[in-house]
Order: sequence, then C-alpha cells, then structure tokens
Amino acid sequence: MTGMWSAEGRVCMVDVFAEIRELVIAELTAQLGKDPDDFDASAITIERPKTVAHGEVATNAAITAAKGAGRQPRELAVGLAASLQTDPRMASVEVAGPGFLNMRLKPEVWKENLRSVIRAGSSYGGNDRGNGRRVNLEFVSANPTGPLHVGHARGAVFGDALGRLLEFTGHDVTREYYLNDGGAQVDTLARSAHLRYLEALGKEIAFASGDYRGDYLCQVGVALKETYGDRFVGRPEEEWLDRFRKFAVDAMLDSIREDLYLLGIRMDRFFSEVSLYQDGRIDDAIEQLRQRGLIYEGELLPPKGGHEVDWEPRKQTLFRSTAHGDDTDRPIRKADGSWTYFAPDIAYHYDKISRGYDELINVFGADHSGYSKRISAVVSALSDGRTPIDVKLTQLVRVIKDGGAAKMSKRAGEFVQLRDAVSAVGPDVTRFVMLMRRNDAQLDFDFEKVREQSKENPVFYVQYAHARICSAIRKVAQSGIDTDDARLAEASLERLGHPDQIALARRIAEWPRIVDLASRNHEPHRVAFFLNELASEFHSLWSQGNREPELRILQESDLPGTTARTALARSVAVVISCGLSILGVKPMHEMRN
RNA sequence: GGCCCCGUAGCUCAGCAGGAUAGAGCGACCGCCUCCUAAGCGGUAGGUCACAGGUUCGAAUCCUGUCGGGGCCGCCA
Repeated sequence: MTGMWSAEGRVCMVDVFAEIRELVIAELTAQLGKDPDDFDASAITIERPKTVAHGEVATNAAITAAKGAGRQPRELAVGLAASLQTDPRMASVEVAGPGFLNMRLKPEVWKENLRSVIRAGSSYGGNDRGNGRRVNLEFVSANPTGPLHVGHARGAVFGDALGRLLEFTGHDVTREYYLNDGGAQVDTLARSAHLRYLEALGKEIAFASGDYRGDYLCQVGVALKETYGDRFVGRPEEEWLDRFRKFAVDAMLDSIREDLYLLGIRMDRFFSEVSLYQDGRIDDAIEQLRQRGLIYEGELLPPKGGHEVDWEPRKQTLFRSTAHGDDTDRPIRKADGSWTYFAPDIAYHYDKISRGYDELINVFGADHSGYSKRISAVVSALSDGRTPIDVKLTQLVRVIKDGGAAKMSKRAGEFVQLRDAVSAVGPDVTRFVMLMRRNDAQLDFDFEKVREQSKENPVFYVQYAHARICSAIRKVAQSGIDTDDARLAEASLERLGHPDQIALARRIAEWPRIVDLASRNHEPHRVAFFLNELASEFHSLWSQGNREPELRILQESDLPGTTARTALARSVAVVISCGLSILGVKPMHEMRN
C-alpha cells in the first residue's frame, strides 16, 4: 500500500515515513514473537523530531509495546535498534530517553524519494484510505433569501477543500446544499419581492419590519414586472404568493450558484426542503423514529435563566434526542400542529442515510452551533448508530476594512457579500486566506492586508515560491538541459549533498503524512500551513544561493548538478501545486506586476 | 441555568489522535541585492501554554473543576 512496483521491478517509495513505520512494526513483532497481522500498532507513532539531535525519524514503538509485553522499554529498544540497524535504508539508530528510537536514514533514501515524487506528479501524497467510501458533504446551505456573504464563503471554501482532500484520499464525495425553500422566511422573501415588483411599476412602497430590503431584490422586481406586467398590483396575497415565492427562490438560487461559481465551487446537488413535504416523506422519517420509541407527547422544561416569565408549559410532540446524546428533547411540531423546522431536517437526514452513504459530514456556520447535537442524534437514531456523522462548525469571519471591523448587520444587506470579497481580491486569495485558519477559530478577513503582495499575505508567499521554481526551470531549459519530468526523474542525484538540500527533500517526504492527517481529521488548514513551511524552506535555500553559489540551481559549469538541483526544485513545485489544488487555488508560473 | 467553541510571545495564530529543550508570521531591534525574481533571506529580543487538581514513564495536548471571551438555548428558520 505504501510502495508500488516500478516498471524496473524495484519498489518506489511514495511515503518514506509509512515505509519506516512498517519496518519498525515488522521488526518489533519479530522481537516479540508476534504475528504482525494480528498486532495492534495504533499507539505506535512515527514522527519527525523537532530537534535535529533526535534524528530524522523517531518512534515510540519500544515504549508503547513494552508495557503489554512485560518488557523493559529500554531493553526492548536496544534489541529493536540492533535489528533496525541492519536495514539498508538506515544510517544510524539510537536509543534515547525512556526508550525512543531515533533514526537517521541514508541521504539516498530522501533523494530517491524525489524520483517518486516527480513520477507521481499531481497524485503524490494521495492515498486510498477511503477505499471508495461514499461521503455526503453538506455545506453552505444558506437560506435562499439573498446573496451569500463572507461568512458563507468560509463555509463554502472549507467544505469544498475538505471535499477535495477526501477525494484525494480515496473517498467518493457528494457535495450537497440543503435548500431551505419551505419556511416562513421564503414567504417574507416573496413579499419583499412583491414590493420591489410594485416599485418597478412606479409605486410607492413601504417595507414591514423583517422584510428583506437589500437592493438585490430590485432586479427580481423588474423581472417580475416583465413577466407579469401589472397583474398583481393591489391583488390579495393568495393570488401571487406561491408564484412569487417560486420566482424569487429561483432567482436567489441562481445568484447563489453564481456566487459559488466565483469561488470555483460546484454543488452536486441542491436538496429542496419543499420536496420533503411531498409524498409524506416527513411522516415516514418520524415513523422511523416512532418505531424506535423516540417520539412522545410531553412538555419541555423551560430554559433556565432570564426568560422564565414568558414560559408557558405546553404539550408537544417531541423527539427523544437525549437518548442519542442531546441535552434536551426536541419539539417536532408547533402548537398549531404544523412541523417545526427540525422535522424536515429529520427527513432530510433520513434521506441521506437511505441513499447509502458511508459517512455524513455537515458544515455549519457558527450560528448553528446549538444544532449540531440534535442532528447527530437524528443520524445516530435513524441509522442505528451505523452512519458516522461529523459536524464541523465554521466560526465567524470578521471583515476588516479601512483598519476597522466592518459592520455585519443582517438587516438591509449591510453584510459584506461574498462577491465583493472575491471581486476585490480574487478567488484564490479568498480561498487561501480562509483556509489559513482552523475552522473553529475566528477569522479576520482584512481587505487591505490580503491585497498586499508580501509575506504578510501567505498565498503570495507560496505562489512566489512556485513561480520562482518555474522561472528557474525555464532558465535551466534555456541552457540546454532537458527538464521534462521523465528526464528529471532519472537524473543522477549524487550532487545533492548539502544538508539543507537533504532537509528540503525530507520536508517533501512529509507531504503524504500531512495529507493523511488533514484528511482523517477533516482539517484542510493543515495543508495551507504545510505549504507555507515548505515555501519558507525553499525560499531560504534559494537565498543561500546568494552566499553559497554552489547551491544555486543553475550553474553552467556543473550540468549534472544542475539537473539534480532542478529535480529537487521540481519536487517542491509538485507538492506546492498539488497542495494548492486541494485548497482549490491555481499555482502561478510567473508573478506579474 | 444548560450546551458548544475558544483562552499558547506585545498582536494574529500553528502545535501532527500524549512524547524528549513549545513554533511561525506580524510588530521591535540588527544585518543581507556585483547573486537564477529583495514580492525574498539571516539574526536578536520576547512565553509560569488562563488557573487548580487528576490519569500517565511523559500533558499545551486526555479527564474534572474554577475563572475569562464568544455563540446557541420551545411557540423563527
């Protein structure tokens, strides 16, 4: 799994750390006289120590295994070190501290890995961990009552990047948007559109409180005028509400699709809430819960603190979500007998489960934090615990403009729209900046800083590294050296001997681990951080070329060395390009003014 | 009152399903362009990882509690 056979019949490593891990486990089980296939190695870590004194690769294998085997950690470590030492890849193995094994590999291991990197190209670092598992990834799901704002953009970018990451690690991802086209807010939208329609016909209008006043509805009003003329002027609501609702929702959906498209995002499916009200699909889902004894008539306790005065006990139809980890049971019917918002959500998740996904992921905005437990409870209940669900919350985006936080009032379109951000700084910068933070940490989106083309702006820093490499390779090619990947992968790498060159090769070898970790934890930001580190290390090596000319990539007097250094640089570019594509950012081949 | 997230350097944040001397950027200070793009690089200064217990050979990381910041909490969606 971690190695593949090349045409020449030798093993090409695609993940050095995974290879070493296998080696360690093999030697360890041999020492302990255990069957490697029947050995729990989950506690064994392979890591890159922070300090060089601790070697290049370290493992806690002896420490963790000693406990269960009734052996002394250090004594076990010494034996393990001796057998590891005989592996041809190993330069040295030392026992340290309570039983750590600090290994150094022969430089050739890191250098040879560069060939695999170049051969693998854009697939380097990917793996098949998902094994085709079908993942439903729901994100954005903003109400179709207006254009997306920067907060939605964060959820959109996060969800899409997570999708790419999962695809890169062998998952079959469905990107889905739950369209709340059925609630009262859509009626309000229709009424607001009606007002804009009247306005387009030259009438005086007055908004009611709660109406959507954003001017994005003006063009909807104009379109309505063009479609219906003055048919619905002064007519009762029953005559126009349904068709205005559909008209406005369609218009908003188009606008949302357009916004997402600006960020390079395409949903596989928009799932309509309204469709759930048809064919008794909500009843079906509730019935499933009922059969599991999770539906009952009862009263909720009042929420404690301040508001008891307004509280009137009321008998309601409740879902016993506490049986699946929620804090309180949840109402599914309002007092008038109609469904609460939660009921179609139950049906929606029942639908997802019925579609046979192996895993569900929901990306919610911070304002839905209180919602995650009940959704998890629903999925747990309806799948009988079989379908795992991960709810990821994206925290607020604070927009900084002119040095201060911009107002983000929900009223009257005062929020900063997604398309404003994208048109100001472009999709690539928007995406990268939003992925430079963990999803659950608040994020500042500073319009000024993000436009700077300096180290302050991480996307340019990474792009600059890539552009530098492309530029260098162009120059190398001009000097008559064949820089095709196929040729670079075959280059003699003898001339790569400087510690910093080896260190860079080592960094490149970490990429598969980063991908795996980011994918497992659903944390695409790790990719962005890694790219930053890689770029930094490359820039550093590049600048050293100023002081030490033998480190420069292109040296006319040393063509074999030039080819080797080009291969190293090319490997960096492969990883940057690959990482950026996970983030959904296009690599730049040259920087323009 | 309950639940969720957060609390790491002056500021903004990383810290890899516990690991060995806690990192980066910005800001501050000192340096580096006869050199493949200085849109860059090197160095110095700066932290009782909010606090207190617990688990462990070992805790910034896991558990409990406290304090502080943000968010959510039926008859909106």
